[in-house]
Amino acid sequence: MLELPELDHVRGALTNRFAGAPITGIEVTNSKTFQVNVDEWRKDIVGAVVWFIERRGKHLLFHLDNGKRLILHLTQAAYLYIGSAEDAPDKTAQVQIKFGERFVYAVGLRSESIKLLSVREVEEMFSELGADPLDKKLTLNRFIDRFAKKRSSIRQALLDTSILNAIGSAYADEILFRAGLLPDAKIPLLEKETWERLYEAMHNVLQEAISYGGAGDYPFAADDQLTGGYISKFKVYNREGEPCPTCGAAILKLEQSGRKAYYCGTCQKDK
DNA sequence: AGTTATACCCGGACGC
DNA sequence: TGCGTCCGGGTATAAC
Repeated sequence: MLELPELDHVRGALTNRFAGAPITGIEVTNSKTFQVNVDEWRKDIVGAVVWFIERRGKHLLFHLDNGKRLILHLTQAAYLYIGSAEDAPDKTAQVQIKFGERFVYAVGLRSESIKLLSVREVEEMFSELGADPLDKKLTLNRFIDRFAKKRSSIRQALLDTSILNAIGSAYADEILFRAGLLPDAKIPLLEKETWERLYEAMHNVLQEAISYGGAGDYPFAADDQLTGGYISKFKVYNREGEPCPTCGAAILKLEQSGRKAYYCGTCQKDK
């Protein structure tokens, strides 16, 4: 499971280790599937220095000093691992970025999830995508505006990547619980005060999760003790039948357009 | 025409 | 170990 906090967590680890370091090599397994010409890429990548690593939605962007951006889109069961040739993950890594003796392994990538773009192409790509939930430019009013024309349930909209990026099932459930809002609450019925609660809950939950190292399933390196620290902090996600930490009522599960939503039927209201 | 709902894709996980 | 099956985020397509 990778959502915003997990990606922010690994982004920080990557920046700490590799900011200012030159890339010495890159390998892409099964490059036909990924429709990537690795030999062409090497001209731009090998020898380039990584300034820093940025997260935008569920994408990680390696900023290179030659103006190129190496982009990994991490979804589903994907994860990154920092190790050596001997200390590699068990699973097939579709991408290996080499920094001397240390490699960044990307496991579980889907096709179309590796890109090497210019700055201009990056801006075009992200102009189509939703706002980053923790972007400082996403003020309360702009947050509300993004939902203005929607008539769906609030949970579906939270998962809509054209509205917000990088929130998945787990954090959608946790944010709605924190806000005291039911997953099937209808957007047109929500009032300003509810939006304020939701906006604040989104920031609090995501930032708290980042501070606990996220809820990722795999450590990003052999000495990583932090990753997954937030799994035990989930209050409703994946906890059907367990008591609500606030009121003690059993956590419920709802099927919503084929997606599972976990919530407390007592603490969460429809507006 | 714009939104919402459904179908399908495809790595990984799991069971046999 | 390998195959079939399920899962679920993302995306394309259908329905409204």
